Amino acid sequence: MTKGITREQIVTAALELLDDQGMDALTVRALASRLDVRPSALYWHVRNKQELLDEMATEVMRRVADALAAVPPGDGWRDDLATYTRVLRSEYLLHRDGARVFSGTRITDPEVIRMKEPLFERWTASGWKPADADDALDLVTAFAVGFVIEEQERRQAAEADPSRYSIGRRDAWLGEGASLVKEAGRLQDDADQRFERLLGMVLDGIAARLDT
Amino acid sequence: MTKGITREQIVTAALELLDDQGMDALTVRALASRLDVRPSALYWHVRNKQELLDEMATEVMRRVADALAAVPPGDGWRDDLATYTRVLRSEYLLHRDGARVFSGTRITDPEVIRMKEPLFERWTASGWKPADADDALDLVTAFAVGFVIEEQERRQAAEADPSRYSIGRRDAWLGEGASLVKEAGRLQDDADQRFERLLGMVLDGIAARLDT
DNA sequence: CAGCCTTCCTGAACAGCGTTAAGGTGTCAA
DNA sequence: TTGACACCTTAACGCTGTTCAGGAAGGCTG
Repeated sequence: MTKGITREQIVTAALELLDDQGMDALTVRALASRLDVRPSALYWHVRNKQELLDEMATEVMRRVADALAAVPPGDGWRDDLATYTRVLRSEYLLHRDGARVFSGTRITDPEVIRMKEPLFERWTASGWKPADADDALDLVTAFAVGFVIEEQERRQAAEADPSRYSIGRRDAWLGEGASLVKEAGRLQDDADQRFERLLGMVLDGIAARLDT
Repeated sequence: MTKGITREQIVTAALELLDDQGMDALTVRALASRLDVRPSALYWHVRNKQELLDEMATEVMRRVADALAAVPPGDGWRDDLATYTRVLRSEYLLHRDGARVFSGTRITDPEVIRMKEPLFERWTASGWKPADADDALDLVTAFAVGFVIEEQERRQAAEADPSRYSIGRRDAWLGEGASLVKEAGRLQDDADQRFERLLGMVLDGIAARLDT
């Protein structure tokens, strides 16, 4: 028989709760009631809420690592990096406020960090130095985090108040004399396209510095 | 005579409080007591705490705009973009948890958005389309946000537990068989250098796509 | 000058939060 | 049978953001 709640169950339930209700609703009490347990019971398994958040972030990164391992090695570093960045973004997008909640939290499981090793191996084999590999990964990670934070914020704001995002309203709000800014805003395509385009630029930049 | 508290005073005090004590200490009550006022008084000036955070973020971006305006126009888009990104980072770094708190919040003052206009003018004059300018600004912003979130998190973690960041500890924690990852970690230089290097790559990437 | 209206703040309260301490129950080993 | 341990409950702590009724002060209108 199952004897009680496990750490993994807590983390899984917490991720579900986050998806269903968002970050503000992710409370210790709500989580406990979802697990049919009193709030203080969770503190036997987890030191505090921050540790729970770290564990959640680690789980998400574990899924990134798994998804990455499931994809066959790409055709050179550029494919590898593009895949990693896409996977990272989509895994963040899977959870409400994902980028905000998970970015800048501590990874608790070294296995997740070790996922970089095969990538590093392939890239150094093709002439990169470890420091180059680290730079490249750092760069696309920073890009993905920044991009998705903005993306999710915009989506949430648009849900809360759709009218606010009409062209007319925006133009009026901006006032006089920002014609180029207005024009650019009007030309904005959807997030997927923008992400791919910007990612392409980032990869170009890495190529310019590190490729032979 | 001073008639009472103003919205600007609240925002300024809130930023000071954030710097002194960090994000968790930025409570309505602490802020009120710093202004010699009862907590509920703040709600006459501000709808709720989120609006206060938006206002704080707007103020920070206003300072970015001001700092940018104080710098003479650079020698082409590359200078302009580099300056913007550096200013954005340093303004975030001025406040504890700055990137986390201010990224993805709503700008409440159109003037701050309009600061883009002179940049857009210069760049379109040199051949860029408005959509290109928007892409470039989006990209470096995402990069800066992602970079500083990681940077501030790392600093905070190092303050809380310095021993954790020794090479030996990290190697032991990583376990066996991640030699390249360990090597890369050992080679990490300081944040300023890494920022400049990665920023250079981003700008290279933009150049590769958009320059003639 | 009297009275009102608006502006700005107080006092008190509410529900909900993360967290802790003490104690109980069930299971397994000796 | 006794004891130890794992796991949970009950109860409470101090704190949070927020609301609401009301009170004091100043300017505007009659």
